[in-house]
Amino acid sequence: MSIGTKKRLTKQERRIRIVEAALDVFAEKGFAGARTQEIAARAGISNALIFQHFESKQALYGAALEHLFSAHPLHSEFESARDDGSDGDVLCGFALHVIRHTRGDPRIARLGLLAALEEGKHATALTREISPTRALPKLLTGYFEDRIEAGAFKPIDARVAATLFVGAVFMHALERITPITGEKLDWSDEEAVETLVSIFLDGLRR
Amino acid sequence: MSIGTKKRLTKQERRIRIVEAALDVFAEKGFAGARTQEIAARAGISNALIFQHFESKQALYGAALEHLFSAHPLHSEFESARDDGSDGDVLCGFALHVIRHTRGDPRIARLGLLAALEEGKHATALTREISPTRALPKLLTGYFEDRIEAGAFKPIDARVAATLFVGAVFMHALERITPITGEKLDWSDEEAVETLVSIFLDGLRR
DNA sequence: AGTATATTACTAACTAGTCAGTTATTTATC
DNA sequence: GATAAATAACTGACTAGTTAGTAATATACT
Repeated sequence: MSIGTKKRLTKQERRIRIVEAALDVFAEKGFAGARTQEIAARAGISNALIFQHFESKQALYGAALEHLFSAHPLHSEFESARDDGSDGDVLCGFALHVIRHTRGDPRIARLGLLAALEEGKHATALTREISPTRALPKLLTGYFEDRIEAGAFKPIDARVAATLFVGAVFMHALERITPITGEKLDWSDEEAVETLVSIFLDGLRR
Repeated sequence: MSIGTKKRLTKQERRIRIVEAALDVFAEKGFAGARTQEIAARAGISNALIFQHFESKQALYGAALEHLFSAHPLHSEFESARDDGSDGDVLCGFALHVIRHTRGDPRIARLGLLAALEEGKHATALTREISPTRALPKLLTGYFEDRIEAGAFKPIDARVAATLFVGAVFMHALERITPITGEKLDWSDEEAVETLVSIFLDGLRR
């Protein structure tokens, strides 16, 4: 291939690259703040090409959300961990997994939140459908219900407790990737999880 | 006042009305999504008048944030409640106050989050400085430290515990004003708080 | 009359989306 | 295996519509 030649990708390949560039920009700036020019620049292509692959900026946004959320099976590891190990192990494992997952790809939490907050009736329905944050409390609820039935936990409302636990974990993870309060959080993920689980376990046991 | 006449406000009055309209729009759409035209329309004035009161959209945004956050002394009630009442009363009161505060004016939480998430280097520094979410964990930390020193709570890290408690409460409140996960949350604020405090108290007591 | 408040009319810069045309890659033909 | 024809990826230049911000002008109030 000589000097002036440019690599041409197949439709699929290019589509994915565009979606991935879009993901970065949307996660940083939100839908309204994102510019298709910047997406194009990051994908190393012209602005026009975007619209040969997607009908509109909105459609690209939808594709980006779908791509991000569908590519992240968050629960698999929890499913296996819940069978063996103490309550403490299970809860710690769960919390740490969520935190690491969030830190591993901050775009998930950022885009999820931004999509929910930006009231432009965009893909909110989609987000709600796919968002991994939706599945999380459900998983824990099942576990809590089992432990309550087994007599290990006191009979509180499992759904409520699970949602609160996830809420605390999620806020911690969020603060790590995007400072909300501006406080430095000068403790580690492990310390936070240990404290939370210690409180919840002693608080849940009968 | 005859039919064709229009009310003229003083500089201060008009300024406040503009800021308040801006607050609504910014809280709904974020900085990038907000249009000065819409702000003007909601304030019942022309677009141009905005720029006789504020140098730029950015300046208006700053003024709106400042106005919102400075007008909300979140802690006053907690300060008094912490002296009398059981631990349960104090924590329940604190949590319910935060939730009601958030539900009472959803713009606070929405703007705070949006400002933090929109990475356009806007008033993030300002937000961090003023944001009431910053003060919340501090208040609780002091309380926890006292109770630990008094021997009532086991010796966990008070800052971590307080931040986690606030995180759980905040996520609950946030879900109430703007559905993040899309789940219906078919339990009341009181049920949630009761469950959380029950867990935390039994988990914290030695 | 004089001044501060407000509006109408305007502009420069930007932005999503279009289109005509260019270049790389594949496919058919010899 | 070389060449031409067909297809598909890609781009530069453009447009119609916005958008923040300005300048000139009008109108209410004292």
